[in-house]
Amino acid sequence: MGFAKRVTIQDVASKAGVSRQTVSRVINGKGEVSGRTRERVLAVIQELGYRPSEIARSLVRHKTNTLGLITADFSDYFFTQVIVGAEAEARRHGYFFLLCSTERNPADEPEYLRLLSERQVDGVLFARPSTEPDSRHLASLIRQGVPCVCTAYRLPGESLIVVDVDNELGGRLAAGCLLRAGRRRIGMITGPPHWLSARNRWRGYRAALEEGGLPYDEGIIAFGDWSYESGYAAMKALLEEEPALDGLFAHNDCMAIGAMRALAECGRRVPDDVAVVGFDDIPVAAYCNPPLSTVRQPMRQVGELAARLLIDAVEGRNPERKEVLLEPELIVRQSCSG
Amino acid sequence: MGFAKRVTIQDVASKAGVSRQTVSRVINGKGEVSGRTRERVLAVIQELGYRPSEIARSLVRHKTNTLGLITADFSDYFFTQVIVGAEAEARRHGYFFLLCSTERNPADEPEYLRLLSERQVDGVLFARPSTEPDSRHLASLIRQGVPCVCTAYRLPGESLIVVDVDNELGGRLAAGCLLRAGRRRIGMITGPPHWLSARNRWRGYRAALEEGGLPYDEGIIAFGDWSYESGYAAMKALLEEEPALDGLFAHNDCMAIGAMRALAECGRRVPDDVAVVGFDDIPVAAYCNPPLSTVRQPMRQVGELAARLLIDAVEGRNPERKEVLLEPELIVRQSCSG
DNA sequence: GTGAAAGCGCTAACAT
DNA sequence: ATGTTAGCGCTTTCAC
Repeated sequence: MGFAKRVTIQDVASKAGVSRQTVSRVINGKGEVSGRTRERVLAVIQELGYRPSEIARSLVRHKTNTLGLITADFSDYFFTQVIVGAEAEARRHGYFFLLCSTERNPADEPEYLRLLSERQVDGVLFARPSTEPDSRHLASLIRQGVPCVCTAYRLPGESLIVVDVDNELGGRLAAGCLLRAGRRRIGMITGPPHWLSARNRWRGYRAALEEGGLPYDEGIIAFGDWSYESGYAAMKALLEEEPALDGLFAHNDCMAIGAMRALAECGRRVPDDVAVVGFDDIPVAAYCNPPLSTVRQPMRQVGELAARLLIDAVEGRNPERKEVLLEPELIVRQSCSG
Repeated sequence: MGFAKRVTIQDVASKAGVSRQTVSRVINGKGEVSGRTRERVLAVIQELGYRPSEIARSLVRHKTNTLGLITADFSDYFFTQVIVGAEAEARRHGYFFLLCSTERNPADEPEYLRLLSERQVDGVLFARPSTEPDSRHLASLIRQGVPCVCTAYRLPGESLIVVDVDNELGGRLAAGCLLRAGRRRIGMITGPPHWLSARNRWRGYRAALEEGGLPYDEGIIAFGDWSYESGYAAMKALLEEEPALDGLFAHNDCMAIGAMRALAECGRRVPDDVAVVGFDDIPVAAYCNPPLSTVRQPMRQVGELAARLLIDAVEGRNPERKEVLLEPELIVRQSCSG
């Protein structure tokens, strides 16, 4: 970018009649510089429009102020918002993210990590699901001493910094809402069970049901893959299995909306016949027909906190906690007013 | 990242008993190297796990293989998909994107551009709306010789590479669908008129109406800001203004969905009383109640093409065209089956 | 075919 | 308070 006739620190030094170091000191505010020299140098910098080269700095400082951002699915509201929060936080601390989108192909990840290593990123933020069957490359990264932070993930045995939402509590909140609405046959559409978040929401649901005196029945649990389509299909299957269903907890809003579509097609009214609660509070949730009750996750906060913990680790400040769980919140709308 | 005990080209050279240059030649495939030396060097590289430092390379080559990505709103499906496409294409060519999210605050952009300049990015992709009142910094960037590509944008007078969708055609498609469904009072909810895309969709709508023999009536046009909320409010206003409305074109799916919510609340059936067509084909469109007819934009392709043109410019290949328009496609669903 | 010298733009360590 | 020396890790002349 403007490399051709780029102004260097030497140009500034010459024009100001000082050495490069003095200019460097002025720029970095380190070491003593007399008021007058500083003024003069600053004036020349201004005049020449000098901007220090981050590349040269990175080389000599062994620090790039750049972080890797591994993402998988930009259509997932949760991770998208995490990214927004993380980017904002990183920027406040003078860091940039290098974007790496594995886009549903986890096999790309090791190669990305290699490229990030060549670029000497200071740390890596994983804003993607935890489905990685082969996480050796991540473990190896951590052992190399590269700071890593994950969201919605756990790595058994490794000391990985994790920021996540309390999904078990979220499951409880959802099921509780349906119970308070007087529902007695509460089905569930789960996310894929190899997702930790799905397993934890499931646990919360089960606990709430049992505390509410309802039997836990795996016959009214169906599996989805987070998509609208899968929620639609799962709902159709559930209705066939158990026509008396009067409540539904879907592990995300997309599946809940797909399920409501299926309910509409089968002539079931929401919430009169079947009350529905989702998870995420995506923007469209408030504008569904009927508006969707759901469990809101503080996604931006997850991103901000993840970035801060990562930067802390990069800068050598040991985080007080290795694992942080943020609290979700129940949002009551028409689809289940319990 | 592993800076501490990083293996350098010198380490490889020493261990292989050659000079650094020879190693460099092997890595870059430039210059003649004897078969045996090459083998030996390669073996040592493998053994030591050597990876060249991109930082050092960038410094000496005056090229970072890094691009800036200016984004504004991650909740906007259009731009999100553009980013996904652009990232995939960049990666194929060995480039990374540095993420810059101005997040609805365009005032941050000049500062971002300054930081990107310090990091000597090879070019900048603007994946954000065109609402910038002060585009001097962009113009100055272009004059500095930094390759720039925009999506959904025009910069009057500047020779900026632009990739976009044919929005006028999109407006025609939407209005045409409503006309074929036999609608005679077709209202519109537009995006903000300072968006070029909104103005062009508007033109397409107007042209289609006039060709269809319908009067063009600004009394049945309302303004939104792309959000669900604004579509909802605009629809309520339109119904008050013109209860006989029997068709609606909303400039994006979010506003269309907001409008359908308003219609439901006012006891209007979709499509029987009012047929609705949106724009974008966001994933939820197929799962609305009723499923939403809409105009699909090839967003990923926009991103891929934008990245390719940017990289072409960075590498000195002059693009054949400065402006590319991709074609949108009508998707017919229940909300308007014309 | 290979090596030596020079330098990218900057900062750190030691001078003065 | 300021300058000098020595690199960071790599590629690019230009020798041989």
